[in-house]
Amino acid sequence: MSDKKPKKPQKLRARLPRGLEDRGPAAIAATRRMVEKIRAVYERYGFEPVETPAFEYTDALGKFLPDQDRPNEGVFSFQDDDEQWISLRYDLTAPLARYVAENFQNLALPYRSYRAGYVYRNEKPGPGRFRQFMQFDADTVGSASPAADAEMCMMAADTMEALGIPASQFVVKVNNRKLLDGILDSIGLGGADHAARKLTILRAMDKFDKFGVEGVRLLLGQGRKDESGDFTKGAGLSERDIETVISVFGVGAVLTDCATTDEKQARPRDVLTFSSSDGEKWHRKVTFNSVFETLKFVREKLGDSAKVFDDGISELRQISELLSASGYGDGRVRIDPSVVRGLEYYTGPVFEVELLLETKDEKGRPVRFGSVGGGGRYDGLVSRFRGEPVPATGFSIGVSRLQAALTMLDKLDTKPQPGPVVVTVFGGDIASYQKMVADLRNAGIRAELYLGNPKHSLGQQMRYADKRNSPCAIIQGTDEKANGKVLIKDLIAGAGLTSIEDRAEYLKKQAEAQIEAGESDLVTEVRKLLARHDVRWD
RNA sequence: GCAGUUGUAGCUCAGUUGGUUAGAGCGCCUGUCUGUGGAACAGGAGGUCGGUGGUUCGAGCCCACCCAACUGUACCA
Repeated sequence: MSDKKPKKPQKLRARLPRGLEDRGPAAIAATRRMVEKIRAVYERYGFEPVETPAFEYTDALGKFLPDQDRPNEGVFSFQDDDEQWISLRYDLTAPLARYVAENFQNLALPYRSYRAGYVYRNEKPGPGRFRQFMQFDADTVGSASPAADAEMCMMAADTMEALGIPASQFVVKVNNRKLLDGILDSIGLGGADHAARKLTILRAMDKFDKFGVEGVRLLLGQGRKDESGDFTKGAGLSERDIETVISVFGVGAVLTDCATTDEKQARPRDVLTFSSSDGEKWHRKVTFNSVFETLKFVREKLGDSAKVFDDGISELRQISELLSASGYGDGRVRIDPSVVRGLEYYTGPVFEVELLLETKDEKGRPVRFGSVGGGGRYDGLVSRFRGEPVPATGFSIGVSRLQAALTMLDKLDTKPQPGPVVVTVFGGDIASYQKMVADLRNAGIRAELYLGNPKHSLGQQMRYADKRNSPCAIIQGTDEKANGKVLIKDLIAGAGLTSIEDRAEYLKKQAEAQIEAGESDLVTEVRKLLARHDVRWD
C-alpha cells in the first residue's frame, strides 16, 4: 500500500448506437402479438412463409454508386474474404427477388410468399425511424394481373383492421408511377437526359403531405427555405409546368392541405374537402368514379404525348373496379397521385398505408411518422437475374414503425407481464425450497427460487418479488416447517395497502393478505390465488 | 450532408458579475423497525462539469476548434 491515490480504472461507457433500440419484455410481447395477427391475415390470402438471410451480395441488392466500386451509403456493407461486397438487407423485397430467381424452376408460379424480419438502413434516425427495424412482407411473383395489385391493397386494409386500427384511422393510398411518368413526358422531360430534373420533381411531389400545395409549388419552382433558414434548391419549372404537375393533386391529396386532422376525423371518411386557389372550399363525396373524373381534366391538359398516363389510368381503373367489387370501395383505399415511394424499382402501381391519427411526443409536439406500410409493382427486379420478364408485386408492413406509433398513441398493451411465483429461502438448506419450486413448475406455474444471497432478509426477498411483479411469494420459516405448513403471500392484494401509514397496522394487514396451507396443498392454493387475480402468462 | 438549439450524478435540473472541497430532488445500495413489499429513520455509492486547447493568480461559467444529442431540412431502395 502506497500513499498514492488508487487510480480509478477508466470505465467503458455503456451506450447503444443511435437509431437502435433495446427491447424489454413488454415490447417483445407486443411485437409477437402484432406479428401473429399480420401472419394470420397474410396466410388467409394464401401466402406461404419463406425466409432469406439478413445479408446478401451487394450486387444482388442492386446498390452501387454509378462510378465507384463501392456500395452506396445508406446500406451497411462489408467485404467478404474473397473481397466480394456483402450488404445487410435494407428491405425484404430485393432478397426475395434473388431467392425466386435462384429457385425459379422449383416454384409454382405465380409464387406467393410472406416473411417477417429485421432490415437495416444506415440513415438518420428519428421518431419511428430506426437503423434496424422489422418489416412484414408479402409478394406475388409471376403475375402481371392488376388483380394481384388490388389484392395487396385489400390485404393492407385487412391487416390494419386486424391490428385493431379502425377503418376511419388509416388509409391505403394507391397511385401509379405511369401517371407521374406521363405528366413528366407531357412537360417535355421524357428523355433520359432529364433524369436528374425528374428526380427532383418526383421528390417534390412526394413532399405534398409534409408541405402542402404551396410547399410543393416552391420546390418545383425556385426553391424553399425551411424553418431553420436552410434553403432547398427547386426544380426550376415554369409557372405553366408547375400548374400542370400540381393539377394532379386535385384528386385526393388536396384534403390534407385544406382540412385539419380534427375535421378529417369528424367527417365520414369518404367525404373530402377541396379548396380552390382563392380559398373557397367545397365538399365532395369521393368515389373512385369522382377520382377518374378529375383525372380526365388533368388528362386534357397533357396533350397527345401522354400515352403512358393513359396506361396508368387504365391500370388504376381496373384496380379500383376489383376493389369495389370486393367491398373495398368505401374509402379505406384511395387513389392519391402524390404517392411516389422509392425511386429505384417500382414500375407501376404503388401503395402506401398511412395512419390518420395525430401523434404527439411527450412534450406535446406533433410527430411525423410517415407511412407505416407500402409496396408496389416491381416488374424489373426478378428479370434482372433471368433475362425474361417476371412481373411481381408486393406489400410490406413496417412493424417497428407501426409499433412505435401505436405505443406513442397509447394504443398498445404495455402492461408488464406478471412475474413468476417467488419461493423465498430461510437459512442454508435450500433443497426443500427447490422442491417446492419444482412442484409448481411441474404444475405449469412459473416459479423460481430466490437466487440472491441466501442471507438476505425476508424484507429484501419480498422487495425482489415485488420488483419482479410476482403475483405471490412462498414463505416457509422454521415455525411453518416444523408444522408442515407454508405461507402463501398474496402480493397483488397486499399492493393495495400502501396508503396505510401506521407501521403496526400496515404489517397486520399485510399478514392478513397471506394464507397458511399444508405443504401438500401448495400447488392447489397457488392455483386458486392465480385464478382469483386472473393471472395468466402468455 | 446543411441549418438551428442544447450538453453538469442513473433521471430531472440548480450552480450568482469567473473565487476554496460542484449541489438538490428522485432513483440506487446497506442497515434499523419480532420473520414480510410501502412509509419513516440512519448511513453509503455514484461526476474526466461532452472533449481538446487557450485567456486568467484562478474556468462548470469567457474564447477557439472538435464531438454528441435534439429539431428542421436533404437523402430514404
